[in-house]
Amino acid sequence: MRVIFMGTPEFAVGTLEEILSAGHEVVLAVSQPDKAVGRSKALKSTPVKECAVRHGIRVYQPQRVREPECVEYLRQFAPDIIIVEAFGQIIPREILTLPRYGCINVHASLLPKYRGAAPIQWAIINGDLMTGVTTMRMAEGVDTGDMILKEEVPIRANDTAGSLSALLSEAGAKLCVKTMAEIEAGTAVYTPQDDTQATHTAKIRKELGNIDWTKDAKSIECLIRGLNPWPSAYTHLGSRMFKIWKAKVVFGERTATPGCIVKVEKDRIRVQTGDGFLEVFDVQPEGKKRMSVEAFLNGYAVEEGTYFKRV
RNA sequence: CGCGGGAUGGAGCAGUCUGGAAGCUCGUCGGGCUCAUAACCCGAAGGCCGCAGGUUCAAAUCCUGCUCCCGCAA
Repeated sequence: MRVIFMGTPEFAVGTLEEILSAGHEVVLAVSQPDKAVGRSKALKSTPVKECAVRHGIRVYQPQRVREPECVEYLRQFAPDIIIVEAFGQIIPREILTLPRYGCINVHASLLPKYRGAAPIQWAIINGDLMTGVTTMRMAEGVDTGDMILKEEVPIRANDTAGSLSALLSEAGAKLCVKTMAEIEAGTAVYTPQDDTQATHTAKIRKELGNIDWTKDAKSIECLIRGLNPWPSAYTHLGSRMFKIWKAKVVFGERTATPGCIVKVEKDRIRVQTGDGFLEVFDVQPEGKKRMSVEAFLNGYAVEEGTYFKRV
């Protein structure tokens, strides 16, 4: 099929690659504009753009795809289908109806659960045991289209948003190609979503990572995994920000105020939470690199009885 | 020139203000103790102190330029 691929982050790259491997003709890759990022403020290409360039695919980076001239531009390519995955902009109806087979979206959740942004992070933060990917024919509402295929992916106990994202990306890539094959063969079945079961997820904001030590240990541990690698869960030690990258839940009676560092061992720091304890293993002091607690304790003195503070 | 922290044996840090023998906590290796140990004791190896200039009798430390890492902000 003649395909226009619309996507932006690393998550979508695997799908683009898989579509190409399946022999489809990708006539255009649409991605978000390059943006200044980091301290150097250097312009950075999006992962999808880089992938497209590697494969010699033409790249288009409109500020807003809903502008009429953007729609007309896309029309010139006469695509049979448009694949959208983590693109980052709302697709207007004119584009949804442009290709013969419409716009197909790969979404990283088991719809109708977790419509919206950051479904992967939220699945972990909420402590879910199962998530997955869903392909759907896009409708005007956000992630409301009729579903075509779905694949479950279990969330492992130590999965982070990063590791789970890699799994879902891979599953999504395969599912996308399979969906395209069914559409082309005319065997695709379109299943409407049960809107009464729908849930929405909010965009991840950095403040979400500010650990509330009065919450239970499990919730905090899920938050830490769900915000890894970005934007990370954090607290404050003394006057400095202190990121926590890896921790484990330890059950036990409450013996101190939440946030209290109740025990410092060679390679771990035990913290009181609202319910149970959290043993911290990987951290990152402000201005420093991520390191193990063992390394951290080699250079910093941490007294038992002091507190992690929510600022 | 957005703000700030940092670069010192394999790891994490101190020392820099107030120039003048390379230090701490670990790790590694060897030995000892022990039923045993990730515990304890003794000993050893390992560093052109980010790079390049400059000042000085003398620079990890002061001056100039550069590279790289990280937090915030965007």
